[in-house]
Amino acid sequence: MEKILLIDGNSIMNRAFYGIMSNKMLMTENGKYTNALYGFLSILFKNLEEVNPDYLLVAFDSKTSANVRKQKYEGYKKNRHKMPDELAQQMPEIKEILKAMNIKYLEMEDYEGDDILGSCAKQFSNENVKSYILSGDRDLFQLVDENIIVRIPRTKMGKTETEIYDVQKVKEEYDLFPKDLIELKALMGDSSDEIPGVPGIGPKTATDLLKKYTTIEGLYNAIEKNNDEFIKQKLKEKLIENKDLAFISKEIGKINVQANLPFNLEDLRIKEWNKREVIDLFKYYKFNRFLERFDLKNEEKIEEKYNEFKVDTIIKDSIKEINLTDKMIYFLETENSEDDELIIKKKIIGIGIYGENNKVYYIKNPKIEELKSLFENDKIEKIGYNLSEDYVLLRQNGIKMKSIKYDIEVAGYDIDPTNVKHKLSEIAMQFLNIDIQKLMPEKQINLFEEQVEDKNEIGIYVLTIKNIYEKTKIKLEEEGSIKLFNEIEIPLIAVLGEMQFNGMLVDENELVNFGKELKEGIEQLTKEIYKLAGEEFNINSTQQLGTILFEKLKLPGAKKNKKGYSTDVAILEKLVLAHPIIEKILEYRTLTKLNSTYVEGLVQYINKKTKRIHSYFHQTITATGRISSTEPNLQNIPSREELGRNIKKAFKPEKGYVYIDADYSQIELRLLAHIAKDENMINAFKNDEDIHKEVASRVFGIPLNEVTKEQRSRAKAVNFGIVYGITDFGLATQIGIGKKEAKIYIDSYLEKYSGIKKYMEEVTEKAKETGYVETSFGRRRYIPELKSSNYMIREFGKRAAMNTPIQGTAADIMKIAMNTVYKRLEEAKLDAKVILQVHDELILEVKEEQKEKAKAILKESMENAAKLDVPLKVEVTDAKCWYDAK
DNA sequence: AACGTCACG
DNA sequence: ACGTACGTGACGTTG
Repeated sequence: MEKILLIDGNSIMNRAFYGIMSNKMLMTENGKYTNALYGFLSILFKNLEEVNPDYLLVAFDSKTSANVRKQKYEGYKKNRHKMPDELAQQMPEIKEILKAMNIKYLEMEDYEGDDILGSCAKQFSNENVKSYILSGDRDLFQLVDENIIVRIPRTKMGKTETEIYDVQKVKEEYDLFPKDLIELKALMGDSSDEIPGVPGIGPKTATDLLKKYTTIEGLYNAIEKNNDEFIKQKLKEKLIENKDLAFISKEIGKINVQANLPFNLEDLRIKEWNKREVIDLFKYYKFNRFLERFDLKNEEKIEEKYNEFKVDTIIKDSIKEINLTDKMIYFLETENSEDDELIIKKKIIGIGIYGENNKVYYIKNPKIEELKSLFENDKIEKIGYNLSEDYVLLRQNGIKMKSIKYDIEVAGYDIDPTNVKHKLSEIAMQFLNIDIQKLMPEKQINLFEEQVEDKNEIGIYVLTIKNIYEKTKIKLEEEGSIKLFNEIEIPLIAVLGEMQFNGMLVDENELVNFGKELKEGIEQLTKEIYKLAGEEFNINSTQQLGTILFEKLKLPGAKKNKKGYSTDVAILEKLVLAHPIIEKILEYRTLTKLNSTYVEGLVQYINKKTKRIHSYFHQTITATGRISSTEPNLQNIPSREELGRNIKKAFKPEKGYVYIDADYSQIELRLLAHIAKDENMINAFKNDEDIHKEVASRVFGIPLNEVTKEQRSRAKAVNFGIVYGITDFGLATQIGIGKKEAKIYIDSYLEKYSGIKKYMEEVTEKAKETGYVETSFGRRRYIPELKSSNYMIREFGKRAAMNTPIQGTAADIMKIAMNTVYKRLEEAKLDAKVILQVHDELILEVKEEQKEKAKAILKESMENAAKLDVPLKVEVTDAKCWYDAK
C-alpha cells in the first residue's frame, strides 16, 4: 500500500519555533531568525525517514481560512495571539525551501490546514493510500481510522520524538473512538481555538455522556424524551440551556473533509530536489548539518569542480591553423557507418584538440590529408582514450598513427586491472569524481526538431581526457607501474591495432561446406535422439534434456544446479554406458557448437572487401594482463579435438604468403620454476627434460624410463593444477580419481618441489598483507577476496594470488615479444604482418620468400623477451593454413 | 540479464 | 560442513 505524509504546516512551524527557541535562538549573520525553519526541516526529515512515504503535501492556513468558522461563531480563534514576528518572517521562507525541494504545499482560502489534510486523507483513502498526518494539534485525532494515522512530534530532553496515534491509541487515551472526539469537543469545547462547548462540562462528564448516548444528537433526543434518568438535574439544565452552543461547537470543531482539492494524488509524488537551489538555501541559512547529512557538501565541491571544467571550444576550419609542437591531447568524433567494407564501422566526423588553459580546438569533418600529416608526425606525441580503436579508424583511412604516448583507458587498467570501467564517462567518474553528462550543454532543438550539434561536447571530452591523463600519470608513478605502462603497454597499442586491421583471411566456402556436413550430422542425430527419447524435444534446452534423461529415462547420477538437472560433459560421460542416447547427445553438442559458434558465428564476421576476419583485441579486460578477443573471439578456435580443428583449415594466408606460427613451450611452468626459484624444476627445464614425465617420476617415485603414459598424463594434470592453485577436489575431478588419492599426489609434489610449496605460502601471505600481487614486470592485481568473511571467497583469493603472477608474467612476456617482433619486422622492411596472438602463440602472415627471416625474428624475439633462470623455449613452424601449423 | 554449456590458453 | 582448480567469450534457453 502506498503512503502519503500530510503535514500541518502552521502547526509544525509553531512547534519548531517554540521547541527550538527554548534551546537557542538560531540566527543568520544578518539577524534573520531561522529556528522554525531548522526545526521544521528536522521534523520533516525524521518523519520522511520513519514513514518513507510515496507522496507528500504540506498544508498551511491562509489569512482568511478561519473566516468560515468565524461566521458561524464569532468567538472562534478571536483572542488568539498574533503570530510573533520572528515566526511570521519564516513562513514565506519555509515555502521557498519547500519549493526548492520540490515539495508541494497548499493553502486555500476557505479551508484551514486541518481541512486540507482531512480532505486529502479521506479522499486518498479511496485510492488505497495510507495517510500519515503530521501535526502538533490533537484535534486531528477525529480523522483517525484504519487508513489514517496521526503523528505528533514532541521535544523531550532536546530530542524530538514522535507519538503515533492509531485507532487503538486514541481509544486508550480518550476512552472513545476517534470519530466520537467531534462530539467530545462539542460538549467540552476547546480553549485554544475558543470553541465554547457547554460551559461547566469537562472531559470526564462529556466522556461519560457520550459513552451512554454516542452523539450529542442522541444525548439531546434522550433529554427531550425524558430518557435521562442518569443525568443529574443540574447538568441537564446546563445542557438544555447551551444546546445551541453545543451544536455550533460541533459544527466548527469538525474538520471538513469535503474540500475540492486542486490537484490529484500523482501531483504529490515525491520528487528529486533542485539540488543547486537547496544547497544555496541551506548555505544561506547556515544549515551545515543538513548539508553534511545529505552529502551536499560533496555535491558543492563537485559543483565547484564543474565550474573549473568550463571549456572554451574554438572552431577551426583546418588543422593547419593549430600550432602543435610536441604533444597532442585529442578526441576523435565518430558516427556509425553502414559501409560494410569498413573494418570498424565508424566514420571520423570531427576532432577536438587540446590547446592551453582549457581551450579546445574543434574541427568538423577534418580533411584526411591534414589528419595524416598530424597523426603520422612522430614528433607529436598522441594522448587520448582507446587509441587502439583510433589506430584502426585512422588506418582504414590510410593513416598510420605514430608516436602513441598515453592512453587513459590503458592507464586506468594498469592502475587496477579489475576495474570494470571502460567508458570515458565511467573513467571520469572514477578518477575525477565528475559526471560528464552533467557538464554537457543542453541539447538545443531547432524548428525542425533536429538536435543541433554542439561543439562543446567534444571540448568536454578533450578536457576530461586531459584531466584524467594528469591524474592517472601520478598514480602510475606512485604505484611503480609506469615502466610497465610506458615500455610494454603503450607500444602494444599499435601492434593490437595492426592485428585488428590486418585480420585473418578466411575461406568462406571451406567454412560453409564444413557447415553443411555438420548440419547433415545434426539432422541425423536429432532424429536418433528423438527416437531414443521416445518423443521430440528441444535438445538445446538443458531443462528439457534433464527431464528426459533423469525423469523419463530414469538415468542415475542426477545432479542439480540452479535451474534443474546438470547435463554437462562430466555428467554425460559417466552415463555413456547407461543409455545409447548419451553418446548421441554428446555428438550433437559437439556438432551444434561447431556449427553455431564456428561456422555461422564466424562467417558473419568475414569482411566483404578484405575477406578477412578483423577481431577486436582488448587490452583492458582481463584481471591478469592477458589480452582478450571479441567479435569474433579468435582465441578459442577449436584445436584440441580433430573434428573441431577442421575449422582451422579455413584460415589460410593470401596467395604467395605463409603463416609463421610460434608458441611458447610450457611458459607458465617455466615461470613457476623461475618465480618460485625451485631448484628441481629449474634444472629440469635447463636440461630440456620432458617436464610432465620428470614430475611423474618424482611424484610417483619411479625411474624416468619407467613412467607410463597414464602416469605422465596425471603428472601433467598436477602441473596444470599447481599453476591454478590446486585443490584435491579439482585435481580429483580433472583426472577422475578420489579426493584422497589426489591429496597424496599434491602432498608428494609439494614435498619434491619444496620451492614451489614455499612460493605458494609466501605469495598468499604477502598478498594478505599488501592487498595485491604483482607480476615480474610490476603489473599489480588487487585481491580484496582475501579479506572476505566468506571461506569460499577467501580460498578463491588465495588461488588467484598464486596464479596471477604466473599467468600475468607470461602475458607480460608475450606482450614484450609482440612489441619486439613488430618493431623488428618493420626495421627489416619485411612483407610480414602480425595477425593473431593466442596467449602463448603468435602468428605472422609472411611473404613466402621471406619466411626464413621472419621465422628467425619471431623465434628470437619471443625467446629473448625476458631473461630468466630457465630458458624460454619457442617452437615455430610455417604452414599454408592454420590447421597445418602444429 | 542470468544461466548453463563449451570452445580456447 | 561446506564447495572448490586460473584466465577468457559466444551461443542458446529461459524468465
